[in-house]
Amino acid sequence: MSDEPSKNLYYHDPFHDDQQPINGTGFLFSSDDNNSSMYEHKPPSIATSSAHNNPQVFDPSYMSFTDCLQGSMDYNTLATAFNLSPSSSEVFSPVEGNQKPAVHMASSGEITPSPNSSVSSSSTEAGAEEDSGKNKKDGQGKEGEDGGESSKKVNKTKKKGEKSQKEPRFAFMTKSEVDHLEDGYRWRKYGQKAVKNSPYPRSYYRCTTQKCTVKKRVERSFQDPSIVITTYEGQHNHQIPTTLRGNASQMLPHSILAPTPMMVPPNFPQELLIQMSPMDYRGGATSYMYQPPQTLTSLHHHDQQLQQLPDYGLLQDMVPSLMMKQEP
DNA sequence: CGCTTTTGACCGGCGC
DNA sequence: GCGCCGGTCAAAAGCG
Repeated sequence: MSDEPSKNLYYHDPFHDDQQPINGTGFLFSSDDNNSSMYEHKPPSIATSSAHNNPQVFDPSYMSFTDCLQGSMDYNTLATAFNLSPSSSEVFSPVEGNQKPAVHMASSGEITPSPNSSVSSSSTEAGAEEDSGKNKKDGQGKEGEDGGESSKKVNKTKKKGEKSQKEPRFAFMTKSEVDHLEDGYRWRKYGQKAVKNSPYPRSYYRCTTQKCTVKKRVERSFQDPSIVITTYEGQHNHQIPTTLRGNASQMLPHSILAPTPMMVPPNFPQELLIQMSPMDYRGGATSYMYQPPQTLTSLHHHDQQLQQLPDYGLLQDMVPSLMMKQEP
Protein backbone atom coordinates (compact mmCIF):
# COMPACT_ATOMS: atom_id res chain seq x y z
CA MET A 1 0.00 0.00 0.00
CA SER A 2 1.18 3.36 -0.64
CA ASP A 3 1.39 5.31 2.47
CA GLU A 4 2.43 8.44 0.93
CA PRO A 5 -0.15 11.05 1.09
CA SER A 6 -1.71 11.05 -2.21
CA LYS A 7 -2.04 14.31 -3.89
CA ASN A 8 -4.56 13.31 -6.34
CA LEU A 9 -7.10 11.01 -5.11
CA TYR A 10 -9.69 9.55 -7.21
CA TYR A 11 -12.92 8.79 -5.82
CA HIS A 12 -14.22 5.75 -7.33
CA ASP A 13 -17.84 5.88 -7.04
CA PRO A 14 -18.85 2.89 -5.10
CA PHE A 15 -21.86 2.44 -7.14
CA HIS A 16 -20.76 3.58 -10.45
CA ASP A 17 -17.68 3.36 -12.38
CA ASP A 18 -16.91 6.90 -12.88
CA GLN A 19 -14.09 8.12 -10.89
CA GLN A 20 -13.27 11.64 -10.31
CA PRO A 21 -10.11 13.27 -9.42
CA ILE A 22 -9.61 14.29 -5.94
CA ASN A 23 -6.96 16.46 -4.63
CA GLY A 24 -6.32 15.77 -1.12
CA THR A 25 -9.02 14.29 0.85
CA GLY A 26 -12.58 14.78 1.44
CA PHE A 27 -15.55 13.42 3.06
CA LEU A 28 -18.65 12.51 1.43
CA PHE A 29 -22.04 12.06 2.66
CA SER A 30 -24.76 10.26 1.10
CA SER A 31 -28.23 9.69 1.97
CA ASP A 32 -31.27 8.68 0.17
CA ASP A 33 -29.97 10.22 -2.84
CA ASN A 34 -26.48 9.93 -1.86
CA ASN A 35 -23.64 12.17 -1.57
CA SER A 36 -20.59 11.78 0.25
CA SER A 37 -17.53 13.28 1.53
CA MET A 38 -14.25 12.06 2.36
CA TYR A 39 -11.66 12.80 4.83
CA GLU A 40 -8.32 11.53 5.50
CA HIS A 41 -7.77 8.97 8.03
CA LYS A 42 -4.38 8.46 9.38
CA PRO A 43 -3.45 4.91 9.06
CA PRO A 44 -3.72 2.97 12.20
CA SER A 45 -0.95 3.79 14.42
CA ILE A 46 0.82 0.58 14.08
CA ALA A 47 -0.38 -1.31 11.20
CA THR A 48 -2.54 -3.60 13.06
CA SER A 49 -2.91 -6.50 10.89
CA SER A 50 -6.38 -5.66 10.09
CA ALA A 51 -8.31 -6.79 12.96
CA HIS A 52 -9.23 -3.72 14.83
CA ASN A 53 -7.98 -0.55 13.72
CA ASN A 54 -8.47 2.35 15.85
CA PRO A 55 -8.75 5.39 13.98
CA GLN A 56 -6.09 7.52 15.22
CA VAL A 57 -7.92 8.57 18.16
CA PHE A 58 -7.63 11.87 19.54
CA ASP A 59 -7.70 10.89 23.00
CA PRO A 60 -9.98 12.19 25.68
CA SER A 61 -13.13 11.67 23.99
CA TYR A 62 -12.40 9.19 21.46
CA MET A 63 -14.44 9.78 18.48
CA SER A 64 -15.02 7.63 15.64
CA PHE A 65 -17.35 7.08 12.86
CA THR A 66 -19.83 6.30 15.40
CA ASP A 67 -19.81 9.75 16.61
CA CYS A 68 -20.28 10.85 13.19
CA LEU A 69 -22.93 8.38 12.54
CA GLN A 70 -24.79 9.32 15.51
CA GLY A 71 -24.70 12.84 14.67
CA SER A 72 -22.93 14.00 17.65
CA MET A 73 -20.35 15.71 15.72
CA ASP A 74 -19.90 17.16 12.38
CA TYR A 75 -17.52 15.84 9.97
CA ASN A 76 -15.11 18.44 10.85
CA THR A 77 -14.96 17.06 14.21
CA LEU A 78 -14.84 13.71 12.79
CA ALA A 79 -12.00 14.59 10.65
CA THR A 80 -10.26 15.80 13.66
CA ALA A 81 -10.92 12.63 15.35
CA PHE A 82 -8.94 10.97 12.73
CA ASN A 83 -6.21 13.40 12.65
CA LEU A 84 -7.44 14.83 9.55
CA SER A 85 -7.40 18.33 8.80
CA PRO A 86 -10.81 19.70 8.79
CA SER A 87 -9.97 21.81 5.94
CA SER A 88 -9.73 18.85 3.82
CA SER A 89 -13.27 17.94 4.14
CA GLU A 90 -15.58 18.41 1.38
CA VAL A 91 -19.10 17.77 0.75
CA PHE A 92 -20.69 17.03 -2.42
CA SER A 93 -24.20 17.10 -3.17
CA PRO A 94 -25.47 14.33 -5.12
CA VAL A 95 -27.46 15.28 -7.95
CA GLU A 96 -30.11 13.29 -9.34
CA GLY A 97 -29.69 12.85 -12.94
CA ASN A 98 -26.31 12.92 -14.41
CA GLN A 99 -25.49 16.37 -13.54
CA LYS A 100 -22.11 16.57 -12.09
CA PRO A 101 -22.31 16.60 -8.38
CA ALA A 102 -21.51 19.82 -6.82
CA VAL A 103 -18.33 19.70 -5.01
CA HIS A 104 -17.72 21.79 -2.11
CA MET A 105 -14.66 22.12 -0.19
CA ALA A 106 -14.53 23.64 3.10
CA SER A 107 -11.49 25.60 3.59
CA SER A 108 -11.79 26.50 7.11
CA GLY A 109 -8.17 26.75 7.50
CA GLU A 110 -5.53 25.17 5.63
CA ILE A 111 -3.54 23.08 7.79
CA THR A 112 -3.70 20.34 5.46
CA PRO A 113 -1.01 18.93 3.44
CA SER A 114 -3.43 18.79 0.70
CA PRO A 115 -4.44 22.20 -0.39
CA ASN A 116 -7.74 21.93 -1.87
CA SER A 117 -9.40 18.99 -3.02
CA SER A 118 -12.11 18.42 -5.37
CA VAL A 119 -14.06 15.38 -5.02
CA SER A 120 -16.96 14.41 -6.96
CA SER A 121 -19.36 11.84 -6.08
CA SER A 122 -22.21 10.49 -7.90
CA SER A 123 -23.08 7.52 -5.97
CA THR A 124 -26.60 7.55 -6.94
CA GLU A 125 -27.63 4.31 -5.66
CA ALA A 126 -31.12 5.41 -5.90
CA GLY A 127 -32.00 3.40 -8.84
CA ALA A 128 -29.90 0.43 -9.34
CA GLU A 129 -28.69 -0.58 -6.05
CA GLU A 130 -31.78 0.62 -4.42
CA ASP A 131 -31.50 -2.43 -2.31
CA SER A 132 -32.11 -5.08 -4.66
CA GLY A 133 -34.28 -6.73 -2.25
CA LYS A 134 -32.95 -6.03 1.07
CA ASN A 135 -35.53 -6.54 3.65
CA LYS A 136 -35.58 -9.92 2.30
CA LYS A 137 -36.25 -12.18 5.12
CA ASP A 138 -36.75 -9.98 7.98
CA GLY A 139 -33.71 -10.18 9.94
CA GLN A 140 -32.58 -13.57 9.14
CA GLY A 141 -35.57 -15.66 9.42
CA LYS A 142 -34.90 -18.05 6.75
CA GLU A 143 -37.36 -20.73 6.87
CA GLY A 144 -34.53 -23.01 6.35
CA GLU A 145 -36.71 -25.26 4.44
CA ASP A 146 -33.77 -26.77 2.85
CA GLY A 147 -36.15 -29.34 1.82
CA GLY A 148 -34.14 -31.91 0.12
CA GLU A 149 -32.34 -29.71 -2.22
CA SER A 150 -28.81 -30.57 -1.73
CA SER A 151 -28.00 -27.54 -3.64
CA LYS A 152 -27.95 -24.79 -1.19
CA LYS A 153 -30.81 -22.91 -2.40
CA VAL A 154 -31.18 -19.56 -0.93
CA ASN A 155 -34.82 -19.55 -0.40
CA LYS A 156 -35.39 -16.03 0.22
CA THR A 157 -38.79 -14.76 0.55
CA LYS A 158 -38.53 -11.29 -0.53
CA LYS A 159 -41.57 -9.57 -1.55
CA LYS A 160 -40.86 -7.82 -4.69
CA GLY A 161 -43.83 -5.65 -4.27
CA GLU A 162 -42.44 -3.92 -1.35
CA LYS A 163 -39.49 -2.20 -2.62
CA SER A 164 -38.04 -2.05 0.79
CA GLN A 165 -37.91 1.46 1.94
CA LYS A 166 -34.72 3.03 0.97
CA GLU A 167 -32.64 3.36 3.99
CA PRO A 168 -30.87 6.57 4.42
CA ARG A 169 -27.25 6.19 3.86
CA PHE A 170 -24.11 8.06 3.54
CA ALA A 171 -20.66 7.31 2.48
CA PHE A 172 -17.32 8.73 3.13
CA MET A 173 -13.84 8.11 2.08
CA THR A 174 -11.14 7.50 4.51
CA LYS A 175 -7.50 7.31 4.07
CA SER A 176 -6.63 4.23 5.90
CA GLU A 177 -4.74 1.08 5.55
CA VAL A 178 -7.36 -0.99 7.14
CA ASP A 179 -10.59 -1.58 5.46
CA HIS A 180 -12.89 -2.05 8.30
CA LEU A 181 -12.68 0.96 10.47
CA GLU A 182 -13.66 0.67 14.03
CA ASP A 183 -16.68 2.73 14.74
CA GLY A 184 -17.89 1.51 18.03
CA TYR A 185 -20.52 -0.81 16.77
CA ARG A 186 -20.17 -4.46 16.26
CA TRP A 187 -20.43 -5.68 12.76
CA ARG A 188 -20.58 -9.04 11.18
CA LYS A 189 -19.38 -9.48 7.71
CA TYR A 190 -21.91 -11.23 5.60
CA GLY A 191 -20.51 -10.97 2.19
CA GLN A 192 -17.80 -9.85 -0.07
CA LYS A 193 -17.92 -9.22 -3.73
CA ALA A 194 -15.46 -8.25 -6.31
CA VAL A 195 -15.93 -4.75 -7.50
CA LYS A 196 -16.10 -4.14 -11.12
CA ASN A 197 -13.13 -2.37 -12.48
CA SER A 198 -11.39 -2.65 -9.24
CA PRO A 199 -8.97 -5.17 -7.90
CA TYR A 200 -10.30 -4.59 -4.47
CA PRO A 201 -13.35 -6.36 -3.17
CA ARG A 202 -16.26 -4.78 -1.44
CA SER A 203 -17.22 -6.12 1.93
CA TYR A 204 -20.67 -6.12 3.38
CA TYR A 205 -21.26 -5.79 7.07
CA ARG A 206 -24.33 -5.84 9.20
CA CYS A 207 -24.73 -4.57 12.69
CA THR A 208 -24.84 -7.52 14.99
CA THR A 209 -27.16 -5.95 17.44
CA GLN A 210 -30.50 -7.56 17.34
CA LYS A 211 -33.16 -5.75 15.51
CA CYS A 212 -30.67 -3.36 14.16
CA THR A 213 -30.66 -3.42 10.44
CA VAL A 214 -27.86 -1.08 9.80
CA LYS A 215 -25.49 -2.21 7.16
CA LYS A 216 -22.35 -0.90 5.74
CA ARG A 217 -20.20 -1.55 2.78
CA VAL A 218 -16.55 -1.09 2.69
CA GLU A 219 -14.39 -1.00 -0.31
CA ARG A 220 -11.07 0.36 -1.27
CA SER A 221 -10.56 2.77 -4.03
CA PHE A 222 -8.77 1.17 -6.84
CA GLN A 223 -7.39 4.46 -7.86
CA ASP A 224 -5.82 5.02 -4.57
CA PRO A 225 -5.58 1.95 -2.44
CA SER A 226 -4.97 4.05 0.54
CA ILE A 227 -8.51 5.25 0.43
CA VAL A 228 -11.32 3.31 1.88
CA ILE A 229 -14.87 4.06 0.99
CA THR A 230 -17.37 3.23 3.64
CA THR A 231 -21.06 3.43 3.09
CA TYR A 232 -23.48 3.20 5.95
CA GLU A 233 -27.06 2.34 5.42
CA GLY A 234 -29.82 2.63 7.93
CA GLN A 235 -29.89 3.81 11.44
CA HIS A 236 -28.91 2.12 14.59
CA ASN A 237 -31.80 1.65 16.91
CA HIS A 238 -29.63 1.11 19.87
CA GLN A 239 -26.72 2.56 21.61
CA ILE A 240 -23.20 1.91 20.88
CA PRO A 241 -22.26 -1.32 22.44
CA THR A 242 -19.97 -0.66 25.25
CA THR A 243 -16.88 -2.37 24.41
CA LEU A 244 -14.17 -0.84 22.47
CA ARG A 245 -12.12 1.39 24.48
CA GLY A 246 -14.71 2.02 27.07
CA ASN A 247 -18.19 3.14 26.84
CA ALA A 248 -18.41 4.79 23.58
CA SER A 249 -21.80 6.13 24.18
CA GLN A 250 -20.51 8.07 27.00
CA MET A 251 -17.72 9.61 25.26
CA LEU A 252 -19.81 11.72 23.14
CA PRO A 253 -20.65 14.94 24.64
CA HIS A 254 -24.06 15.82 23.50
CA SER A 255 -23.03 19.10 22.27
CA ILE A 256 -20.54 18.08 19.80
CA LEU A 257 -22.79 18.58 17.01
CA ALA A 258 -21.47 21.80 15.89
CA PRO A 259 -22.28 22.05 12.31
CA THR A 260 -20.23 24.07 10.06
CA PRO A 261 -22.56 26.03 7.98
CA MET A 262 -19.99 27.05 5.59
CA MET A 263 -19.46 23.55 4.66
CA VAL A 264 -22.83 23.12 3.31
CA PRO A 265 -22.82 23.31 -0.38
CA PRO A 266 -25.05 25.98 -1.73
CA ASN A 267 -27.12 23.62 -3.61
CA PHE A 268 -26.99 20.86 -1.20
CA PRO A 269 -30.26 19.00 -1.25
CA GLN A 270 -32.29 20.02 1.62
CA GLU A 271 -33.63 16.65 2.11
CA LEU A 272 -30.26 15.41 2.75
CA LEU A 273 -29.58 18.07 5.16
CA ILE A 274 -32.57 17.10 6.96
CA GLN A 275 -31.62 13.60 7.18
CA MET A 276 -28.28 14.62 8.21
CA SER A 277 -29.58 16.41 11.11
CA PRO A 278 -28.29 15.46 14.43
CA MET A 279 -30.32 13.08 16.35
CA ASP A 280 -29.18 12.45 19.70
CA TYR A 281 -26.27 10.21 19.91
CA ARG A 282 -28.46 7.38 20.62
CA GLY A 283 -28.05 5.83 17.37
CA GLY A 284 -28.66 6.49 13.84
CA ALA A 285 -26.20 5.74 11.23
CA THR A 286 -27.59 8.52 9.32
CA SER A 287 -27.56 11.30 11.62
CA TYR A 288 -25.51 13.82 10.07
CA MET A 289 -24.20 16.68 11.79
CA TYR A 290 -24.35 19.68 9.82
CA GLN A 291 -27.27 21.77 9.08
CA PRO A 292 -27.85 24.22 6.46
CA PRO A 293 -27.29 27.69 7.60
CA GLN A 294 -30.72 28.67 6.82
CA THR A 295 -33.14 25.95 6.17
CA LEU A 296 -34.23 23.06 8.06
CA THR A 297 -37.74 23.46 7.47
CA SER A 298 -39.07 20.56 5.66
CA LEU A 299 -38.37 17.89 8.05
CA HIS A 300 -38.84 14.31 7.51
CA HIS A 301 -38.59 11.65 9.98
CA HIS A 302 -35.62 12.57 11.97
CA ASP A 303 -36.68 16.06 12.43
CA GLN A 304 -36.77 15.97 16.11
CA GLN A 305 -33.87 18.11 16.82
CA LEU A 306 -33.19 19.31 13.49
CA GLN A 307 -34.01 22.74 14.11
CA GLN A 308 -32.05 23.29 17.11
CA LEU A 309 -29.05 25.19 16.31
CA PRO A 310 -25.84 23.62 17.03
CA ASP A 311 -23.95 24.36 20.04
CA TYR A 312 -20.51 25.20 19.10
CA GLY A 313 -19.41 25.44 22.58
CA LEU A 314 -18.25 22.04 23.26
CA LEU A 315 -17.04 21.47 19.89
CA GLN A 316 -14.34 23.84 20.56
CA ASP A 317 -13.01 21.57 23.08
CA MET A 318 -12.83 18.85 20.68
CA VAL A 319 -11.65 20.45 17.60
CA PRO A 320 -8.77 22.59 16.73
CA SER A 321 -9.33 26.21 16.99
CA LEU A 322 -9.01 26.62 13.37
CA MET A 323 -12.18 24.85 12.84
CA MET A 324 -13.92 27.26 14.97
CA LYS A 325 -13.05 30.19 12.98
CA GLN A 326 -16.07 29.65 11.00
CA GLU A 327 -18.61 29.91 13.58
CA PRO A 328 -21.57 32.06 13.01
C1' DC B 1 -18.31 -23.38 22.36
C1' DG B 2 -19.89 -19.26 20.46
C1' DC B 3 -19.11 -15.86 17.31
C1' DT B 4 -17.01 -14.12 13.06
C1' DT B 5 -15.18 -14.70 8.50
C1' DT B 6 -14.94 -16.94 4.13
C1' DT B 7 -16.90 -18.03 -0.07
C1' DG B 8 -19.73 -20.03 -3.66
C1' DA B 9 -24.48 -20.02 -4.80
C1' DC B 10 -28.68 -17.73 -5.32
C1' DC B 11 -31.90 -13.87 -6.19
C1' DG B 12 -33.77 -9.86 -8.32
C1' DG B 13 -33.17 -5.76 -11.08
C1' DC B 14 -31.61 -3.87 -15.19
C1' DG B 15 -29.81 -3.35 -19.85
C1' DC B 16 -29.49 -5.24 -24.28
C1' DG C 1 -35.41 -13.79 -22.77
C1' DC C 2 -30.71 -13.75 -21.48
C1' DG C 3 -26.73 -12.29 -19.29
C1' DC C 4 -24.55 -9.17 -16.17
C1' DC C 5 -24.17 -7.35 -11.74
C1' DG C 6 -24.90 -6.02 -7.03
C1' DG C 7 -26.43 -7.75 -2.83
C1' DT C 8 -27.42 -11.50 0.34
C1' DC C 9 -27.59 -16.16 2.15
C1' DA C 10 -25.71 -19.85 4.63
C1' DA C 11 -22.65 -23.80 5.26
C1' DA C 12 -18.12 -24.45 6.43
C1' DA C 13 -13.98 -22.92 8.31
C1' DG C 14 -11.48 -20.09 11.44
C1' DC C 15 -10.55 -17.99 15.80
C1' DG C 16 -10.29 -16.80 20.72
